[in-house]
Amino acid sequence: MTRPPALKAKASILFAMPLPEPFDYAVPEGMELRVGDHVRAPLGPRSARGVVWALSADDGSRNLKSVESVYDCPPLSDAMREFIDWSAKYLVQLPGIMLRNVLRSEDTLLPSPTELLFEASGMEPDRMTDSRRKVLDVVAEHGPDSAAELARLAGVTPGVVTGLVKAGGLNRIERPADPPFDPPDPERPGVELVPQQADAAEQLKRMVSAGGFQAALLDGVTGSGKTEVYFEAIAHALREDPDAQILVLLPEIALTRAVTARFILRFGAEPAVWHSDQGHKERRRIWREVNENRARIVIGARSALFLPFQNLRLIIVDEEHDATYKQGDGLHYQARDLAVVRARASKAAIVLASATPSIETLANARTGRYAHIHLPDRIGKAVLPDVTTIDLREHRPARGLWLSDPLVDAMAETLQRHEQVLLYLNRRGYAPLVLCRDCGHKMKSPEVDAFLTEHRYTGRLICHLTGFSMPRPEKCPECGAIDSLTSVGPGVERVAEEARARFPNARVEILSSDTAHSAEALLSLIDRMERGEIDILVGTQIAAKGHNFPNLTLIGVVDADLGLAGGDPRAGERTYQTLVQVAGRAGRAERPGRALLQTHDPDHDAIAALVAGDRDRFMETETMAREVLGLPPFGRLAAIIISSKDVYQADDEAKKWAKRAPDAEGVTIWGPAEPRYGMVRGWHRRRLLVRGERDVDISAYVTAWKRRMKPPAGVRITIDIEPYSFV
DNA sequence: AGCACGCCGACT
DNA sequence: GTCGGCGTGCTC
Repeated sequence: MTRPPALKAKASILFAMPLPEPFDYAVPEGMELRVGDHVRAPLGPRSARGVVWALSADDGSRNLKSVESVYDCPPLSDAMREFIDWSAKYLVQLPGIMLRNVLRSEDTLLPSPTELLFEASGMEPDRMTDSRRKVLDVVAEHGPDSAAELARLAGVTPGVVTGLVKAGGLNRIERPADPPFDPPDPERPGVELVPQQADAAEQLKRMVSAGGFQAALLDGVTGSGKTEVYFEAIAHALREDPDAQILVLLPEIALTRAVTARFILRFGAEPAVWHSDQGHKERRRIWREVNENRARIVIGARSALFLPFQNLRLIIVDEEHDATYKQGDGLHYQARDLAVVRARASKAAIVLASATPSIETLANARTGRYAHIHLPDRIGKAVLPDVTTIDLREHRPARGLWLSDPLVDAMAETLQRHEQVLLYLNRRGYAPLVLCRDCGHKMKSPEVDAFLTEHRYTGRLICHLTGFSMPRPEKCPECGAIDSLTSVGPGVERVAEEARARFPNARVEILSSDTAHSAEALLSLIDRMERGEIDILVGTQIAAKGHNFPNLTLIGVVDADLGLAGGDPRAGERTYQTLVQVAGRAGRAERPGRALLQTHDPDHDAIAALVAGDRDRFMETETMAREVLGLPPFGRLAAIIISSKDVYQADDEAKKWAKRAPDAEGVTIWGPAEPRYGMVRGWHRRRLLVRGERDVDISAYVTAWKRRMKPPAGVRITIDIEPYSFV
């Protein structure tokens, strides 16, 4: 009697590599596999880590290799796999590439390693020696630590430490090297909410309670207390489901400090803080704790989107309009948009918060896809600053100077009252351009066609794109003329120099990514500003966000026209958002602030709307402009970047792509064109833009197009769905 | 992504 | 003769 062969199982495994599809493997007898499990499987001559994407019956038609082993950890959730599949399609990337962003390093899956510490037992050892005394003193002062560390501090050998255990003076304690995060306590009292905040919080709570995918725009001016409001939504989500996980996305690492501190006050526990500067060990800890559903709350930069949450219930995207949510190198994605995708896949709620929401988000609120929650008033006595323009055509500063007389007068008055001034200019360094007076040669970066920025503080010329830097040359590298190089245009260093010259007694500091090169340095500058140890702060973009300077009453925007020029459709929006942010820094406490905008074009919509305090009018005109051009959100865009080390090959290939573009209703192809940085690190770039009507699936179109093409060796293709800058 | 295979140039 | 450069192609 023959028995039918046991039904064998087959597992489709997705590897974190650019392979075209999941690969099939036989499941060995006795191995229990679930969809989503982390496994190892043989791949060619080696073995690789992957995730079970599907399970089915093995019909035996192919001779499959077998799954090697299963990791002892929770599987990737259905929602996570759906998110990966969906976003891969949307971004025109292989799913394995998306998975690679999720998995990161190998050791995240292994159980947390333990470390051995030694603590005082409180008892005298059998026999006391000098060395033993030293170790016990160190433990008493320094607390428990490893044998090696205690021995180092005491200046003895580790043998003394272990000897003390036998002698009874020390106890061994074993604990995980990656300690779990303390659970947050939603019941701790929060700050008292004013009625409008309470009302907004109530709406968010209802949204969280309703369950399923829900989205809301939390629309509130700077200082209206958005953070407290979304904290209540977080508390509510935790009350409804103690196992709930919550993700708070912030645009900049610099902001995580401030939010983390307020978070600890509200919830009595440290959240997991995820960003790329975090050390390897801490990232491993967070990844594992999130995967095991032990970390409740993660505050992070855009890449936190790819953490393996098991029970994500709520996502907050703070400062949702911020351009840094758009990742520009490697994998191109807009974290705010993917956050919505992730929330949808997880059937979770998402809150987009901003004082100056993006046009895309406002459009979604208008059509009712997102709830629109307003927080119109500022908390306390502070009011929005009084905004006025200074027409630079009338009040032109002398040659080589950048501060107009009315601005200098206002600064003098402010300083006299012992109040603080912020001069805002979104340009790092001393001068954005250095050229030769004799031959007109402009100093350019060798690998990119971008100008070099002069940094006088370091005496170097720096390329902000590639990081290339060189000492400022004595003579023109083109014509050899000596002392002919001049610095053109202002950067923060130069404006600070001018401020020091005009107000020799004032304490002037610069706040840019150069002076705030680390989180510590940034924090110390902000502290000193808060304590009133700085009179005039000259800052870039970095100064525009999330700080609270109660004694700051005057903002001078050195060049309000920056960003308005050129063909970038988002320029107006971006300038407006920045100006509102900067203006919002002033007079948050009892003192009303004012903002002075130096501009050549006081009648420009963005400037006029800011002066009038009329955001809706401004957004209306910007939205109409986008609609006329059929740009997002009224149409779809994708960029295809074709690059090669060989200019002619890049040109040829770009023309080939243009010629072979599939015909489709409602799709227009623009280009090939040379993008703004036509050459980066020796790669020549050409760009094609695809514009589709709103109902066109532009990802599917680009995928089909890509399938037709077979780029030759030496050509790189990059696809950017909804590109940000395409001037 | 890795890794092997393979087809050319310059070395003990 | 062989060592090794990296271009090409495959991995269930």
